[in-house]
Amino acid sequence: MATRTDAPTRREQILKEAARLFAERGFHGVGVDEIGAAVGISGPGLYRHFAGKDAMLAELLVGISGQLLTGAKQRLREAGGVAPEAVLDSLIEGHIDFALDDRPLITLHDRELDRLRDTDRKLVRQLQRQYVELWVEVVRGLYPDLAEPAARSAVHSVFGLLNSTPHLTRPGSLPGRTGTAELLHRMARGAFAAAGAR
Amino acid sequence: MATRTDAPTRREQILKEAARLFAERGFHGVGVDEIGAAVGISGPGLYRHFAGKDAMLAELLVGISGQLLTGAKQRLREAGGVAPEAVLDSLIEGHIDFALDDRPLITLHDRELDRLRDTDRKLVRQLQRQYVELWVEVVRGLYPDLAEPAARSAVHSVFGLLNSTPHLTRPGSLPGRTGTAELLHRMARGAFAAAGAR
DNA sequence: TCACCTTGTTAATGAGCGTTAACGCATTTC
DNA sequence: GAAATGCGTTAACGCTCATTAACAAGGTGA
Repeated sequence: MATRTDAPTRREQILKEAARLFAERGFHGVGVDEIGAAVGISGPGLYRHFAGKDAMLAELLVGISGQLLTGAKQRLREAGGVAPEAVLDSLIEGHIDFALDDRPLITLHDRELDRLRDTDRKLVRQLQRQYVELWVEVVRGLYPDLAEPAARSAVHSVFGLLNSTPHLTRPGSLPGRTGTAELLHRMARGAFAAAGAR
Repeated sequence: MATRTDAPTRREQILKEAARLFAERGFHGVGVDEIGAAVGISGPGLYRHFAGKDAMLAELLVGISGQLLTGAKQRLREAGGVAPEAVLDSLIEGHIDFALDDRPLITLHDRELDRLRDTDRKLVRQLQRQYVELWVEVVRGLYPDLAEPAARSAVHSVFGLLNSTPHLTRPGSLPGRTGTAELLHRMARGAFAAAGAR
């Protein structure tokens, strides 16, 4: 994992702030002037970096889905001959890291998909589907008694569980980041185990 | 539970369609003309029944939170001296019924809260908080080793799991309603058990 | 029969907002 | 040093959309 040390480019600043604002108030709920103000320039200045408001949302959503899928594939590759349980643990860990580190993106992920142009929406859906299928295969390997539709439902439900982090955020009332991550991890495993039990 | 047999009033029709549309395209994404068209009258006609678009959303969200809380209290009352596990099962069952039967409302529940006027939002949040606290107490009674912040996080996460039903909807690819309900129930119990394990 | 309330309608208003136009000014490039 | 390019600015346009105004018609009760 190469850690970036150079300053974020203007495009990146914009995307980050747009993600935050979209997550807070919804795509239609925030105006371009606000996004501009959040990075210190004013409304129409954004059009030097993006074709329009839609384009920002599209880039965000495609980026999220792609990152999730790429990360998961990477983890599967690294876990060559490892025990199936360790593979599932790795997937869960990756998803939790993402949910905790990029909360706004996780929120957007399943909330604003319908605001995309047809072509972008199809792309995002395809990436999401691949990500789900990847989990389904691992889960079914671990719990062979689980029929495929049930496994898919279980995976979606665990995503719901892991993506709940935005709700339990607030100020630091929790056991801290690592504690939260560990709790979520245990619960996800418990949920899968219960789903896969005869 | 008294089952209604009389025709729905106009107000109820409007609320139902508004809920569906808001859930599909977001509060800002649907216009009053659309809502009106969905019940056979046209845009401004809605103002004979509601003070404005905001009022519809407010009534929906307050209604949801109130129903959830009332139903949960009812279930706790009915389960007087029953085993704690049965109480939790009852809460889970109630939540699942709601999530499966009123999918659009569940979606709105945690998605459009910020679009409310201050006073309404505070009311909804208070109802939600009471509902959560009610679960937290039951869960802690069953898993005494679970600290309160962790229990609250666990409850929120299980809500995320149970509220994932909109995602796994699609056409009938699933094991059917009762199968889905049973799967969700098992997973919720498994998640709590894993959270409460030493 | 006559007021009146309910529940609609269409037309007008006015605000908000995404986008484009026209322009300015560093900085880079030849 | 001049031209081009990158990155801003403010002003104007045009469209959408919630809300209000003005009006109509059916039913109900005195």
